Amino acid sequence: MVQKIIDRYRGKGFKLTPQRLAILKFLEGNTGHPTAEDIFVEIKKKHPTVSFATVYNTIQALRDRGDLLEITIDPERKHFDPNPSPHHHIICTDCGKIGDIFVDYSAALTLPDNILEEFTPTGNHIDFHGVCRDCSTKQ
Amino acid sequence: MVQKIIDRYRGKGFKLTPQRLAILKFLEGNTGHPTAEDIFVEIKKKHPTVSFATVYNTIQALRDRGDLLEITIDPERKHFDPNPSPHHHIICTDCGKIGDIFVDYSAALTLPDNILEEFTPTGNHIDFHGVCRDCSTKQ
DNA sequence: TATTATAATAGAATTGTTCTAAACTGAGAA
DNA sequence: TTCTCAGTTTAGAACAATTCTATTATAATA
Repeated sequence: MVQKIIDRYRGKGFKLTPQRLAILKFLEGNTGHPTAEDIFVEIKKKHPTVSFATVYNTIQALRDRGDLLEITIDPERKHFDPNPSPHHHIICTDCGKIGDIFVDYSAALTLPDNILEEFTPTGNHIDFHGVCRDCSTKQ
Repeated sequence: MVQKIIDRYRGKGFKLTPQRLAILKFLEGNTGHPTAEDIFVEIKKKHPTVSFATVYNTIQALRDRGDLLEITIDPERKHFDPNPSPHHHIICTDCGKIGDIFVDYSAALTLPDNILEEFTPTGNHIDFHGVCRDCSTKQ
């Protein structure tokens, strides 16, 4: 898996440093929707001197490449999703856990005429809200 | 309109101050999805000594009453919507303008089984992305 | 291996939001 | 009409997430 990441990122104006490799390893296949701090804490285990700036710089570089999406669902902080294929999310209103929903609802999401006069739609993202099993059994 | 606001808010543990009345007047029927700063700037015209804390306090009080919704669509700052009936939004990816969409798509938004095993859904909100007419003619 | 453009680092700065403590005031009671 | 006090306003400090800056370090290529 590490080799796959190396092959994918080496060259192309993307300097593959040990810190970046650690971030990429952490993100690869990660469906936990980590925040910048989650990434920072994880990378710090192996690279104790890493700085927040490195995490944010790398996040930015990956976003520019289209390999990382910023999720605007939690009003307190940004979450990131290494799966760049468009999908939706459900967030637990109790604990904030986020799940992925790989369904394309676009065909059903027709917009009213007054909106179509004012906007040319280019995409959509649905935030489902709900309560996760852990939280509903907890009480 | 001012009298309507006064009738609606007086009493009920909600102290109707001049600052609050100005905020309520600004929000009444406002479909511009203002930020806290937008509200602050507006109120300051008539109440030059108003503080940000007052704006945030009042926002919080209105949210607690269910009269104001926080919109999590702009990663940079919170926007607020005085229309508490559930609806969706479309945001211009260029200038950030936000439009309201009063369509209930819920019947079409069926969730996959693996999600329903993990979450009990309680609601949904769609962020449409697009380009507004001003921005598309501008270039 | 030397060169150079790019990245990492520590820490300061910035931005949006919340908190604090003291002074003030709207609304009901007297 | 005045009194009273819980709730509100205010200035400014505090806070948290993120971005910026200047310096040092290093990966990738020649």
